[in-house]
Amino acid sequence: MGLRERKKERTARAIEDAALRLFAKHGFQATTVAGIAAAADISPRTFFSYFPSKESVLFGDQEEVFKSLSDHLDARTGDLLDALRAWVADLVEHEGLPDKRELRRREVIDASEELLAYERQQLGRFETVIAVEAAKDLGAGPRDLHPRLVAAAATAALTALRLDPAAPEP
Amino acid sequence: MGLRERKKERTARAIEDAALRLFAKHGFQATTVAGIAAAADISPRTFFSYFPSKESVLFGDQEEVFKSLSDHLDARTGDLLDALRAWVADLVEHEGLPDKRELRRREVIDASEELLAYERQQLGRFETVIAVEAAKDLGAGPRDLHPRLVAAAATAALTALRLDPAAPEP
DNA sequence: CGACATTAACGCAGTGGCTGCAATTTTGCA
DNA sequence: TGCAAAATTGCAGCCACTGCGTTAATGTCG
Repeated sequence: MGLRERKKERTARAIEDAALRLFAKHGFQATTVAGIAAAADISPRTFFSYFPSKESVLFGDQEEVFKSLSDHLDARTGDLLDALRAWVADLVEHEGLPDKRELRRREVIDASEELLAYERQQLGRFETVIAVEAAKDLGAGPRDLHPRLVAAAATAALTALRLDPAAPEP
Repeated sequence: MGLRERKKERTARAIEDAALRLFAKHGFQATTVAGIAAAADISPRTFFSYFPSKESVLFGDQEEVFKSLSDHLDARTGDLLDALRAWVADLVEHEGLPDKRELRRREVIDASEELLAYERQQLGRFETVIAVEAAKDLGAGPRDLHPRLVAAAATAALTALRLDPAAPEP
């Protein structure tokens, strides 16, 4: 990895840290991008070349996770639930214990009704993808009740997993 | 109802119609509040004394429905699912067939990924309320898996009801 | 080492949603 | 008709976000 990329990485982290600190201190809404930029010692304009939105500082990673699920389900050959289990197993394995940044991230999100709503919205995307796949297996339309119930249940299970990293091993 | 209130009602409808028309024609994003105001023959500033946001033209009613469910569940004495059934029955009874405005509303929402996401977000609020109540009945925490599964299933059923007004009677 | 091409950082101007405030107009009623 | 309440409006301004053109930093290759 070149010097350039390392520096970009460092800057991204600096922005993230500054943002997290300000969000925790003043709340998400009350924190401005200009404020984050100042705290991270970059220009406001530069912020947006690292993150496409204020929210993405908190939720940017989710995009990759979503793509990962989406691709995994697209490529599956067998049963939906087996594919989901495999995906989750993979996810859990490649993911270490939550670090400080991750914990602060959760605190910030939990402290804001708006951010919780945003997170639910992201979850909705997972649910939709799963519903589409469930519909295939069930020979139903993606908006029919049955696949949607399956998707809702699967998503609820996923969030239970994700929201409580301190949960005991099953 | 006084003349004043009737006139306000008429203006609100005018804004709604103008907005719906523009959303359908140019898409939600591409439509500006200024454009809606012009089409409804009011000043841009006035728009915001009728609707708190561009989205609320489409989703304003949901707020009341949410409050209705919330109050109903707060006041219940018996089983959660019975309460939900009663609430749905009430809702269906007091709600006539969807009118043209309602149909256009759905078309507009279905045409926009952003609006579908917004709608899912609103649904998330319903799910949370139901999860809290389910937790009470089950003697669990509101973020435990069991109540959340119940809530997810219940919400999925609700949306299946709501999203397909042309569905055959059960 | 030094010129060059790439790319990151920046400033600036502008758009659009949204708000507070104060002035003005409209409206209902006495 | 005159008055008080309420609706409408314009204006200035905040903030997220974007496009564009410029400057500065950086890696590469001769």
